[in-house]
Amino acid sequence: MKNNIKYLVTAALPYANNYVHIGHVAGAILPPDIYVRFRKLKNDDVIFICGSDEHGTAIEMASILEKVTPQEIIDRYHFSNKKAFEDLGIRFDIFSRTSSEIHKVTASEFFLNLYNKKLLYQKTEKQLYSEKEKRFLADRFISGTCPVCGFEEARGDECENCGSNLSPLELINPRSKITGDTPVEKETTHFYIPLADYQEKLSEWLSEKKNWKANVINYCKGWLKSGLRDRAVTRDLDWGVKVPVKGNDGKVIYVWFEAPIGYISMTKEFFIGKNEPEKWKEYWSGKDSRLIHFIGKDNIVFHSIIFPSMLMAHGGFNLPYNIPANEFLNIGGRKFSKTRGNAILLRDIVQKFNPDVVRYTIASIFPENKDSEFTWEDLQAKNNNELASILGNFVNRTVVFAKSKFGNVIPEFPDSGSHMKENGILEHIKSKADAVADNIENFRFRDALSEAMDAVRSANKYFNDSEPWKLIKDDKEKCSAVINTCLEICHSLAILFEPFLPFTSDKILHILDKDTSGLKWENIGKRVLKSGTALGENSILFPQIEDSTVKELNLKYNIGIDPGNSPVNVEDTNNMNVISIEDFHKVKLRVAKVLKCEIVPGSKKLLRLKLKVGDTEKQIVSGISEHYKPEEIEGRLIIIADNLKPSKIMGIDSEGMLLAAKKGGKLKIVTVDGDIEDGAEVN
RNA sequence: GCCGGGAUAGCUCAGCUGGUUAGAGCGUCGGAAUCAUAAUCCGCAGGUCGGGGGUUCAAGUCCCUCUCCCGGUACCA
Repeated sequence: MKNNIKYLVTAALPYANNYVHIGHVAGAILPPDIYVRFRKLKNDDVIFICGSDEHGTAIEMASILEKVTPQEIIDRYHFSNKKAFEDLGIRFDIFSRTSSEIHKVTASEFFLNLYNKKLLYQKTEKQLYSEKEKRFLADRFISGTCPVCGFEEARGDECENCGSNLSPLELINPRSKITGDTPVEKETTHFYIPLADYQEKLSEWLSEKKNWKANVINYCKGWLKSGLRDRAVTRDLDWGVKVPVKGNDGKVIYVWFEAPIGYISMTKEFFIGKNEPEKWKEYWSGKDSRLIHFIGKDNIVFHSIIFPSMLMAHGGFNLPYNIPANEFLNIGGRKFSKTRGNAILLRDIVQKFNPDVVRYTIASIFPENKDSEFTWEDLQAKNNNELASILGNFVNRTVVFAKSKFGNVIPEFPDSGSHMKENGILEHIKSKADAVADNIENFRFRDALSEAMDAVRSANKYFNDSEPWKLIKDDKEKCSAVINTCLEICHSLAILFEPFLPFTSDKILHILDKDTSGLKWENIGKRVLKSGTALGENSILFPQIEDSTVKELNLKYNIGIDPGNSPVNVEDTNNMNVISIEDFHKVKLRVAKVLKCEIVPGSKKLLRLKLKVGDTEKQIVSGISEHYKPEEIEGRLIIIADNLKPSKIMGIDSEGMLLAAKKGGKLKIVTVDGDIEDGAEVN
């Protein structure tokens, strides 16, 4: 049933200084894709907007550190992320970027609108300025000695040693992180938006939002309660949208102000591409239009407080209808972290697995109410026990049956006879679809998915209870009705699962030799197939995922290594924690002689080493076979951590760890300078 | 320090304004079936709902307190 509402759905703009990981996907990308796909199946008027957020200090910093242009940085991540989203089946109507011309114009106009209405004011402040680089230094470009604890590598915004929040001006001996020179204090003038002016209107507006998620409302209340502070909307930086007011050279619009305007400019761009350059206004200003922002919880303030304030200040735009923010997806009990090497990048995971398996796994653990936990074991279990066993198997057993017993065509559904059960199961699938729809409309995607899976369970039950393998022997007509119905169910499932598993949905249609003309939500539970149609080639929808794959991935992503037991917990290679000599002595390093070395069969990079350490022999498993052949290591002296807690890697005991130096894909094992007896202590 | 959120079966999580024997999926175990990727279906078992105290006829659900985890934010400088 089509309604008159226009849905303008946005996904949080990924920042183009990194590859997106599955945490982003779980928080802000996949939920809207499911939502939008569902709306489209219902023939609702919906558009799905996203793109890269490409300005700001972090990108400029990255470009300086890598000695490339900012353009190279953003191109790298923009195109890679775009491709990764496509591979996952995320179907944006547009995935653009904030470096586009239309965005710069739109953001400038927005800024000028506020400026001309005198809704911004200017204020002069002291900031640190590097005379050598001829630029003001952003907080994160500065390090210095912490005035609180004396830590010498404190950052401009906070001290990682004592946790104090700092302003760069407080640092003792501040220096530029780029050149190392000492900056000076210099005055600079910036535009500010007085957010407090919008506090009352915001409170009023938010108090009407009865159906928003509690976590979002709570968050907003907290901010409003403590009072909104004015925020600078410009800053001294090269990389960004220039401030469109004379006398502001070297200043750009602050990225927090400019980026959300990207939603607007990208909508414009989308309709320009469709030759309807004015139509974007219907979505942003129309009476029956609903703006829905899908974001992660880190973005709640911007979307529920700051951007709405901006929209109020500007006027003429709808405020967000809903902001179904998700919490965070963790891995191994910890947050995704680049430095720990445990971030699972979208580009990697879609290469390794069927994207629908990734979609299913993530959707089933969406952090809708609280942070949730991703494990590879989970992905394997969801694939093997749910997708393969329940869904894949239902389709397969039905199709294989039709092929072998009905000559590879869709058998007839006879007019005669009673078909209570046959019609009943289709009605039941339909009622499940209603439950799925209700859940999706209310942003309860996990529940929606589990309802959909329930529909397949009942389909399997129908198959079992009908016992077609018996009917084929003594009541072929009834059997025909059953298998026909099961194939119809397959078609219904293709629709029902399309929002979650679009690739699988497609495959099922192929197997049924059906085009997408019937792919409408209203067709769920209806009989739409033509009997006599030859079935397409059947394929296994979800091949099993082996244990060895899971172990390999756990190793690769450093999962399962107990952080509490490691004596030295290195948080960040740039900023190493200081440890005592006692801490160091906890690690017993010894020289070991490699007696025998062999590749661990089935592994990607594991070697099994038999070692002689003084009087004892031990075995370790090490992930270095991409760098060393077994014969290169045999007979050599290496250094091992001797008293490491033993562990099993791919079922093989490992009683230590060899030392190796690693940088940028290169790896060299640590050895000794000359000959010495194995077992010798290293310190 | 202060504010907010979290701690529920082996695992991942639901439990709205307090109300009959605390739920689901997966896993485990038992049974049925054999068309199907040994895939299905049915059933049993599993929790003193982080600890302690309180309010109430009744608390996972409200109040107090403690422990641990995660966010946000202030000051001392």
